[in-house]
Amino acid sequence: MQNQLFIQNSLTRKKELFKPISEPNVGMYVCGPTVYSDVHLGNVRTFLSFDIVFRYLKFIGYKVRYVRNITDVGHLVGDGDEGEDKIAKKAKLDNIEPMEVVQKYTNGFHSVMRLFNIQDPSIEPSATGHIMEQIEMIQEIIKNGFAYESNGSVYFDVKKYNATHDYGTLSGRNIEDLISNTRELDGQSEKRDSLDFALWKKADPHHLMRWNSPWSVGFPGWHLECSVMSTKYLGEKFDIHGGGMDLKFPHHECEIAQNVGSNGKSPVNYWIHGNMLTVNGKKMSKSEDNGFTPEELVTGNHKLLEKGYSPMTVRFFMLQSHYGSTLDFSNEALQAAEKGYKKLVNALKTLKKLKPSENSSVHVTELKNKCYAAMNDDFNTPILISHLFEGVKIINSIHDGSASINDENLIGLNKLMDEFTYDVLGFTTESSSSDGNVLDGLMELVIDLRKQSREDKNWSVSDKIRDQLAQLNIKINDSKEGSTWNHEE
RNA sequence: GGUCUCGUGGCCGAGCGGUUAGGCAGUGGUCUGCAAAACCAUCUACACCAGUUCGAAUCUGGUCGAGACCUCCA
Repeated sequence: MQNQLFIQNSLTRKKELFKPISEPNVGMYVCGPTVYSDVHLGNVRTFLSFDIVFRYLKFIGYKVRYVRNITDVGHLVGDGDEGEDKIAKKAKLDNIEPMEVVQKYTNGFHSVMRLFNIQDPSIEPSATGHIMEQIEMIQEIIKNGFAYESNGSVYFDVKKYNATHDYGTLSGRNIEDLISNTRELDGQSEKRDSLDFALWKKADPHHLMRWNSPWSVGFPGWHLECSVMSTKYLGEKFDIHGGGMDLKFPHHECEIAQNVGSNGKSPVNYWIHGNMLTVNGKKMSKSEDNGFTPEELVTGNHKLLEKGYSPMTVRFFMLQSHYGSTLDFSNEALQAAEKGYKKLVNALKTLKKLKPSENSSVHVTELKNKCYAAMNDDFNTPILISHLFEGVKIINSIHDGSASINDENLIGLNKLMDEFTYDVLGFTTESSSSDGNVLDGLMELVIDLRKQSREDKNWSVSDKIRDQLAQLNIKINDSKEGSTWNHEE
């Protein structure tokens, strides 16, 4: 299979043919969560987007090292530099150890990832585990003249950097605009210029998370960890860097500056940015109070939710849009996705029961090529899904007897549908219980009894069986060949 | 204010110069003891105004509207 994968590169704003630095290996870094609170659905969308990238790269034969960090220190809270560490602040509020906060929300993050069947990265490094490396990178940057110490803190000298390099290429900004638009928040700052950003911050006496450094007892700046950990695990130059759109500036811009400032190399060939999940057109975020946790989503226990939705329904809902577009949340859209997903899943079950015939009115190769083409075009999952629904139509038509399929095409169709549904899109069958055999036997008996009552035209009994099973989320489907059932979660 | 993005049918969302996107909902059939499911058929579109072109949802200019970033955020 010759795959020409094209990726929308934020750096060039063009769709480019993907060529890894060292075939067949691919290095990919994605900015992970800051573990100071529960992740909400908007966060999930980004990690899901890159789950698809990870899965598809592997699917077409690449060997991927996927690094996704855990930010457990360093994000400042409040205005400018006078804020405090987000995790330390949370620790004070909850009256627990900072690392306890980190552990709690890291665990929570992992269980959410599992809930949505988002695969683990190859390496999940944490910022606090790389303090030494961060100090070393700061020293390099200082040595190269792009950073200065001020009162125990170290700042990146953006103006000086910009004199020999372009600052702002990724986000399409120029330094003059940035200077003229700086807000009046910095006050009595230690920084030489408002654009400068911290590489190391001296800790005030109350600050809980602190480490020794050549400059002060303090903590690393909030953009540094990604530069350090991507370099450590993927090298000074690697293939893909991903993250949410909202990280493009300043976070990713600073990352590039730090890498260039320390080793002279722009680190990433392909920058990929996922777009935001919106609610009534506005970005989902904690401050807007329009976010909800996955638990609330599943139970429906939130003012924005009319009912609960299963994780796979949500996955389907998100993958029906392209990662680069905003996606607007609504109950209506979720409910439509729920039905659509069910239709797909049911067809996959039907597929397993299809019998081949001599002639084939369907040809799988063309459909298969279209599926690959969709994913090769910047991971276009909505197009892929539309093609899978073409497959659904084929499956149901064969089942209905209005189409036929031969052995070869049936094998091909099975492979195609399974691979793209489960491997590429990462859907998973939600209710696979260990006592499935008992249930199967039981249902066979029930359906047989119902069949007899139907033959006797004893409709009250047959309808009672059907209705009561429905209450247990077991749905009976009658057809010419007899009745089938499935259990819906 | 600066930079950028977007405005598609009842809803969600692809497409980005000429072909039915797709899902959900609606309508009419087929099937069924009834229903559900499924199948077949079918109705609603490209914010507005001008321009380029044989041809524009798709390109250009303008108008209006929405959003993101510029401060932590996926």
